[in-house]
Amino acid sequence: MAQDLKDTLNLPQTNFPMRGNLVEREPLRIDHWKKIGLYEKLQAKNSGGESFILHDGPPFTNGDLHLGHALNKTLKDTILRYKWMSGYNAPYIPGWDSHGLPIEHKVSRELQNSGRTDYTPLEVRKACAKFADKYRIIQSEQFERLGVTADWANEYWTIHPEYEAAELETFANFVEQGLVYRSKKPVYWSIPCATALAEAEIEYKDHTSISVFVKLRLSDEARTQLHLPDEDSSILIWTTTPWTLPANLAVSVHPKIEYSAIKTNKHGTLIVATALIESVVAECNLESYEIIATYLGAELEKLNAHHPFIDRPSPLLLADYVTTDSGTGCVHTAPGHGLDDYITGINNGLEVYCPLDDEGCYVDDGQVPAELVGLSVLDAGKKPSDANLGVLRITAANGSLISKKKFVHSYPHCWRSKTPVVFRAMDQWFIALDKKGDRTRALESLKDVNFIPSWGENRIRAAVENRPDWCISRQRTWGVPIPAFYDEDGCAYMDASVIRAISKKVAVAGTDFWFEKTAAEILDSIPLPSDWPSPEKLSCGNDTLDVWIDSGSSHRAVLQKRSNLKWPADLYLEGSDQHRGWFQSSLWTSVIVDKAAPFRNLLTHGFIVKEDGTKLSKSDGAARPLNEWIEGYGADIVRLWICSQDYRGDVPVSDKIMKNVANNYRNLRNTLRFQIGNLHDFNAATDAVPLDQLSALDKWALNELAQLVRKVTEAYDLYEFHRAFKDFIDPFVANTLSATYHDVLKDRLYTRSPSDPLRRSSQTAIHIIFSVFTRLIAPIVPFTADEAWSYAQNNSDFSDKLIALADWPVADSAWDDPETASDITALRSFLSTQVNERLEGLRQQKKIGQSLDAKVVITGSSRNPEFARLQKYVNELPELFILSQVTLIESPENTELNVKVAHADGVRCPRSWRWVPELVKTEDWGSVSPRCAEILNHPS
RNA sequence: GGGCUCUUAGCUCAGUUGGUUAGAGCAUCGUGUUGAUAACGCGGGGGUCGGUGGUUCGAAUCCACUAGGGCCCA
Repeated sequence: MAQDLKDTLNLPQTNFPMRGNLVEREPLRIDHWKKIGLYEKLQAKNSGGESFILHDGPPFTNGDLHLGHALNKTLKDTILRYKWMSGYNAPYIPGWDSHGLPIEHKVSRELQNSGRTDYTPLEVRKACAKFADKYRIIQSEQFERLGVTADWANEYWTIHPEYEAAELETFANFVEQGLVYRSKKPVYWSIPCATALAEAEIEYKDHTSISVFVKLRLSDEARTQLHLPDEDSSILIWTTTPWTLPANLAVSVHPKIEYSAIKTNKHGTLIVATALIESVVAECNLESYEIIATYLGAELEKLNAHHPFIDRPSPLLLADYVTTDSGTGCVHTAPGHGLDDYITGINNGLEVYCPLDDEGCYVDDGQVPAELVGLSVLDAGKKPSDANLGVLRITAANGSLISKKKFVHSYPHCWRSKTPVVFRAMDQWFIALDKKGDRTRALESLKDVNFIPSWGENRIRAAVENRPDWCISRQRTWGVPIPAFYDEDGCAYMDASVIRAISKKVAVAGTDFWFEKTAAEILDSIPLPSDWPSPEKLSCGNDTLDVWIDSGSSHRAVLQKRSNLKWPADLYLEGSDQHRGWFQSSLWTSVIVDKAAPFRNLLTHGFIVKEDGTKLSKSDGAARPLNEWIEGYGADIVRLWICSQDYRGDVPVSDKIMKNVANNYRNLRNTLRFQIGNLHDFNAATDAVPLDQLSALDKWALNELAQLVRKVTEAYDLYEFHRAFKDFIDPFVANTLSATYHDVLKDRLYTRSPSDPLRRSSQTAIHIIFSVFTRLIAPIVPFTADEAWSYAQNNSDFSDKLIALADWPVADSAWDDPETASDITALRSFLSTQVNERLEGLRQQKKIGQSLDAKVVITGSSRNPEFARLQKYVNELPELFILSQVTLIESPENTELNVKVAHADGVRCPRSWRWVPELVKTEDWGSVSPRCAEILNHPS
């Protein structure tokens, strides 16, 4: 019997699955979108709309995607989906960055492991290109699986010939402005391989060096200034690379460290850091000493010492990197042989001096002592190099060597030859940043940029202010060649018009041709400046451009070159590390050539970290590839996770966190399912109730919806997706709909006649809510929103009308009914604060089960506004409270409300489960409540 | 070591110009329902707002210092 009665109800009907099964079903939806041509349709639909250009920062194509990529591209895709629905003409061209050391290094190792070692640069480049292409394809597939919608067929790629050509055009502009110059800078140098190395090509191994203490005699002026009468007064330095002493140009001290002059009986007066006196005395066997003066490092600045064995001064300079961890606190400084030394040298106008040839032997430059010329600096196995021995001989002979010892420490070695590397200054290409006021202009241009979050401006500003001239040359093979030519004397030739002509050839042939042709062939039919030698006498340079020039040129190579795009971009969106990376390199290229910033808005996100807030390491489970996360949870869960986190800071991830998100998702999904199921017999065209005739509860729901639309839209406009979801969408689902609206509605929807005006009123509201709400979540969970959209149309998985092609919802002012809404909200609040707890008491006492088993009696005075409100809605209260009876008793003297709950009176209707005074007999269904009897007897 | 930044319940987030017992969702515990059912409802427990010291009648909110995390430099 009960079973039969259940069949008389209007229960929800839908094929929309309760469980998403996202892992299996999402790929089918991607195929469906492709078949329909979603991206193309979006472009066509919005072609007349306002333009919005999000310029994609190109990921590096050297491996599988991880969650960091997902964070970045999901934010972009979410923004674009919102913009597309809002009618913006927003082409999205994904980019790929492929030149550079990580790929070259990996490929070189693979080639080396294959046995052959004599690969030509061209062969290495071909292998790199193949490697890069493989991962470009893999990455684009993985991005698509995430739901990223883009113009995948027309991507930009830093190794495309036309891209390289545009990059060289940009470079030509630098040259034309006279910003490109040549200067020395120290790089890691492998002597056996005769090549420069990058940090990644360095292996650290223990190495036995000779450490020496060497004194540099102070000048007379210095002694006077320091009040040191002893003519044999020196500053004492310590180094583990004696061979760099011929290149010594200065001694660095820390401005805030205290130094002492100590009088010794063997070596005169020596200046060392006070904190290191004891260890120096022990290391150098000084036996006895006496401190005769102390100075702050800053007091030593610009005083002169003499080079220990070459006739030139070695000034005392200040440097912040000096420590008292070891040595003497006075640091031997050779700008040609160390990066710190180089910077100190540049800051103080010293020459970047490096008297070494490619074989690592001292050259005869008139300064290097004759007995050192030609000696190699490379240590042969455990034996010290000839250069080291030579320097020891000289310093021992002239008395400047105080002590020498074997010293074992971790030292950089060449990954290929396994030999110790040396730091050696080489000619490099630089871009002058201050020569034409570009730094000032760059800083000025940032004022026109909107930063999200706002502190992003400080970061990029600091990066721009502090960066030295841009060193743009790399001694690498896998990159865009620096279009420089050299004559037999090593003199460089570079010219803007020549570069432009070469760029035209590159546009056709790609930059490989630089590596397969001679200078004469490359320059064939290109007019040369009059002061150039004939092409036959020139050779091509081997350097390539810093890869930051590659990606930093993208706004010129892409935004300015493609007719459907615009410069500057409306938005750049990358991780916060790009303040010093792509944001900055793009800013410089743009400011130098185009005199303005290439972006109007700059949005940055943080990094993925573990749940405890510490960084992910490769061995952490959370660091697994993106695909494994998607295979475990589905793309929509991953996307929802991203959009529920405040990306401005670090973004924590763990399976616990992802499961938490999956729970929120289930609630969301079932709420959609409830709505779809209850609209199965609703035809808006014929069944809809005019908005002004909706029941109070439905008016309340629409009023809530209107607010939701406004708040969510505002949050999207600010790119605050986590607020859109956590502050508005999720509470709307959990509270407004699931716990309140839907729960109350069940009685109406299920037990009333299908065409009952109250039921139609609610269906009208649900219909609107569903239509609006699914669109609000579509940018965040595009798969689920589209799936629900489809089921609502045809009760099946796919439909031709994609939600992504729908318009962004706008709150209809007809939905606003603040008065009714505040009444309903107050009544529900009364229920939860005054009634529910009492009902729970009854339930614990086993007096009632579901709330329909109960009644509430409220005594109060109509002078009390709360009681008055209850009276106003007295007829709706049982439904609104989901109780069988609500009785209001007017009692003028009661200013406080008195609330009593008890089991409901009468008998339980087996159909509606409501308790009524008495049941009515029906012919086919037994006894039911009068309302149910009416429905059963007169089915509509 | 420097620049920027973050720190509110087990987890993810709100907390408006400083103002009553600091909120939400999820998780957890208890419970109801079995007509959203591998779903939904109701109730409970859970936070000295990283710490310390100030300003104030009053601070999660302002100031100083400090601890720990992150990115970028060195």
